[in-house]
Amino acid sequence: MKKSLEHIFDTLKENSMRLTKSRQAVARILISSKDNYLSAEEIHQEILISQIEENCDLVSVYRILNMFEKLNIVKKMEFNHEATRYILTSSKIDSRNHEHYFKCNKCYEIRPFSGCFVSKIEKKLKMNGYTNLTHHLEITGLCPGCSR
Amino acid sequence: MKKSLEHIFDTLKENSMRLTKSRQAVARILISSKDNYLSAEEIHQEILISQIEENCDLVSVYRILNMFEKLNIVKKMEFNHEATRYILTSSKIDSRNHEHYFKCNKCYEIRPFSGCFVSKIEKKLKMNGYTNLTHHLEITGLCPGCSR
DNA sequence: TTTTTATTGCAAGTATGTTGCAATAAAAAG
DNA sequence: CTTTTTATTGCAACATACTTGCAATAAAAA
Repeated sequence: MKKSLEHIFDTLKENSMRLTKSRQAVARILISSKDNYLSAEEIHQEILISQIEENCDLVSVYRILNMFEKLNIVKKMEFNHEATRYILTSSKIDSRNHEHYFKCNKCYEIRPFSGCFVSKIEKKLKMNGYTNLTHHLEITGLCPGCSR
Repeated sequence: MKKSLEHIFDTLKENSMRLTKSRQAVARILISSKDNYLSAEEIHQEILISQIEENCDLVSVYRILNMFEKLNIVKKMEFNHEATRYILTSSKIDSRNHEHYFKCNKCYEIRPFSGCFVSKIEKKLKMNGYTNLTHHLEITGLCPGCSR
């Protein structure tokens, strides 16, 4: 816990970014829900509720998260017609470079998949002259718990 | 061409919807670019440019498209952080129930894929208690033409 | 032709951000 | 430990992609 907080602070210093209260607050929230994908809005709310900082604007949260992404502190996860979610790159849940997720429509839990079955079709496309390929896959439904 | 226009008009009548100028205009544009996925904004612009109707509000285009979808006249295609696109269900390009698309980042052409390789992982998930599964896959990059 | 009511256009609202700029606070300099 | 510098923040406003409410209008029925 402390380790990753200090690690974020070090990363900021190394890149000559100031260690502001807002940045510390965002870092703390990310660490305290290390295993959840959080939206900027949720992080903002958490900061207000936990009273780490009583006045951290949502705009700042967005700016901080964009900066954290550039510094490879967090990873962005974009969903169809939904708020972008963020997770620490150091999180167990997203330590491998997952590209695919299952999201439960009831409990909203997000589970990354291991194993990329899309790479097969990408190989085919490459052989046919396609380049610079990236992909985004979302599977939604009800997880086993919510199916009952 | 005429056939599908009349078909749309018939569908409206069958569902006791009025055959308004705006609905006719949207239908005409959809037919005239039968092989393209169009956004509401693009359809709106096309109506203004082609002068089918000099005054058709974008709001009406949205309402008409939503209605057309309910009547199964068009199919919606949702993209990550982009405008939803629409295509006639009668279009050759989307006649099979495609769920996967390649979109070129340069020429913006959209090509649907045949063959659903995601169904394999969905089968696995179903065996593990997941239900009501749907998925969304987007592959982007450069098409062969734009790669050169 | 008149009446009815579905449809439209306009204004405003929602969600998820981004941008400009003056005020503030973090770090450097003295 | 002040003062100075400038990165960062907060606020307002803007952007995109829609949706909603409501009075005005136009399509179809009478």
